[in-house]
Amino acid sequence: MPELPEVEVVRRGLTAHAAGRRISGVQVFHDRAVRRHIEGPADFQAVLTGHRIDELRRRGKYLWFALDDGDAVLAHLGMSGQFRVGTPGGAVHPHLRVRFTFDDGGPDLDFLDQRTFGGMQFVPGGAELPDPIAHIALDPLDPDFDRDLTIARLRAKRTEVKRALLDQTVVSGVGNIYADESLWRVKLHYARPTGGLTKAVAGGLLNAATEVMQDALAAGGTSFDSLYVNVNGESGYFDRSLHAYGRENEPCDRCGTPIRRDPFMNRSSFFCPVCQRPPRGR
DNA sequence: AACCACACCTGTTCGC
DNA sequence: TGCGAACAGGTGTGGT
Repeated sequence: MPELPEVEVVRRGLTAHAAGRRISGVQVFHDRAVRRHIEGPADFQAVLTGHRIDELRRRGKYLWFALDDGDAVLAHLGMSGQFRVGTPGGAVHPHLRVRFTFDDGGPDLDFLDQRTFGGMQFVPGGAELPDPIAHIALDPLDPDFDRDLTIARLRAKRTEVKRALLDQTVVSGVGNIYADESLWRVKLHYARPTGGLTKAVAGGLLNAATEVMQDALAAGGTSFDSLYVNVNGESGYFDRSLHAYGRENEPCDRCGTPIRRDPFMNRSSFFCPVCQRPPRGR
């Protein structure tokens, strides 16, 4: 699933293959891909045509095209979104949702999305920071990331630690995979109350999240299934480095105890029942 | 105000 | 063999 490292891989790919190019046409193949653009698919196509893509930016799991006149195209990959660079007028894949063509006659840019949780919207004046994501916290790889502020936010929450870690208004970019990996690294159970965390433990958790995402980025991202790929359709290989996520019944790399999977927030939490002891009362 | 459950999707895997 | 259920899960919304 695309979390921060995977989105950053895509951002870099788009920087190499889309930045500096002028859009000559936009085709929307599935309206749901632009559902956040309230003016509708036809307007989305019309308003983008003729603009040059200056820069690709990212905050957490969101990325956006900064356009030449200060506007932006804000994109989220959702569960299964992919940007792919391909031959002009190439085959229409069944999951193709949006296709951009450019006035240089070079490769088209395709947005594919099997599960249609992802999408794009045009944001006037959004080049610096699109309004719809102003509420999203800075991510740990942002040069302006404020570690002390984030520690304070974590400890101020009255909830379970994994819920706080997944809350994009506390810290952005962390999803289910890297949340489980971070918690495993610092030996914290997902249900530990945030209010009981010391500054040192909360800071250690943030360090772990930062490190695991940096490591994943260096490996080109995680491809747990074939849904996540870079702009050339290639998978990263960080899944070989996972210690908890997806490893139910496999031995913990620290103590050998079989990794457990618990239902959590309509998804799963993978953890070592010995290294990551549950809080009292569970 | 803060927190939480749920809807939104579809392709694949699992159990009966 | 075939079919329905379960599963994957990020985000916005509406309810408590």
